[in-house]
Amino acid sequence: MTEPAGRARRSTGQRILSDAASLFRRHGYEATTTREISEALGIKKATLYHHVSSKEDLLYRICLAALHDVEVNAKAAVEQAEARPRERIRAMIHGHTVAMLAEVDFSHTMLTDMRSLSGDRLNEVVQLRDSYQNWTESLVREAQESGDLREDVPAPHLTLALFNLLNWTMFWYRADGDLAPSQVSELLTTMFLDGASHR
Amino acid sequence: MTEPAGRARRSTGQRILSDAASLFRRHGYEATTTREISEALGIKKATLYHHVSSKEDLLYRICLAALHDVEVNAKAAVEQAEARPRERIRAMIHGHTVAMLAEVDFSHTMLTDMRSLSGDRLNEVVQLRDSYQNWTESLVREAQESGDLREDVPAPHLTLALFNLLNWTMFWYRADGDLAPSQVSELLTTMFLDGASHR
DNA sequence: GTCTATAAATCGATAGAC
DNA sequence: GTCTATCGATTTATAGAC
Repeated sequence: MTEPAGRARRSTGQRILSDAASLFRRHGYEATTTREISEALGIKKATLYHHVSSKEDLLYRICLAALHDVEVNAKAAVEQAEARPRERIRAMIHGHTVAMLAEVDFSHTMLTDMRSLSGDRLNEVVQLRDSYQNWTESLVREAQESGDLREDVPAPHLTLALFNLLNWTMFWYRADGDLAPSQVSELLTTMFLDGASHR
Repeated sequence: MTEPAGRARRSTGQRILSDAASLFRRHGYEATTTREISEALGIKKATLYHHVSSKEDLLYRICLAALHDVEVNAKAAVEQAEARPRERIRAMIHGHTVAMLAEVDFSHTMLTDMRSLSGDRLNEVVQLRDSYQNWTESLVREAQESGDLREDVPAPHLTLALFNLLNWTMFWYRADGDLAPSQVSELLTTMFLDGASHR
């Protein structure tokens, strides 16, 4: 361990992704230049190309990291949850939300700038996203079959509504706002399961 | 009337906005060039500048049109609805959703590329959006006071959840998909009011 | 791993004729 | 309203020294 006192220092590779994701979130992938990224890192533009092969490769890695983080966290939360399907849904929403909000720059970039990828990189990221959504849909279907969720709305539609609730949160969440991540998770869970009606 | 047989031909100004919005939706504002826009219109790049003062001006007008359409439609629907607050919420969701999906290119561009505006243009668009969201929040609060909506979640939070449901729909809606706009509206209304739990 | 220097292409926007 | 021609700035990316 050669890192300075106490906590591990993030590798250069990690810092490049974080700084780029921060810029991408603020100005968008297309509007951000490689010069801005390297300036934020305190290196010259040419040096950046020693670490990544292209600007698009940078976006690609950010998308992979964002999807990986959320998926791993959501699945771990579900594994640890009680067996009842309703509780597994709660755990999924909590794990997803907390992971997503812990890396807002990554998730925001993935959700809004994924379309700037092309070819194989785009295909891979889209497939990862779809497979995670399919896993979520199976969770929803399982909860319908157990009687925890309503069956008059098809599982794919319930799942679309769930991702509506989860994904748009990126656009208004503020780390310094009045809602902590677990409060956001609680809000989304309440709304997905019970809705806004008085009862 | 000098338009060709039957229906009115859209003005050049309208066609420029539609074609640009279509490209912006597909590739993003920043990634779309003025050359691509003029080619889609069948005119030369320089001619485009006879109709709009800049590329950003084009985005600005698209955002204004998108916000105007949805707001006018939602408010008209609420005016015509029954007096009961719960029915006014239903009407808002329906009017909003149908207008939004009728002009997907405009709404999608407004929601994702608004951040590329700057200065006064950005301020004006943000203010229009905020004032519409405030109007919606007052609708929610009214429904809480009448006992139609739950009061254990603050009105601003219920409103955030509502816009989560409304806004992310842009990203998966397909005009040729299995859900017609009014079915989407029905899904979102059910989810907002009643949630996914079995009862 | 970091630098200076530069290539090669493309961008938004304008000038000015018709 | 539409065109041809072009300007000036900026972009991603590479070459090659240290």
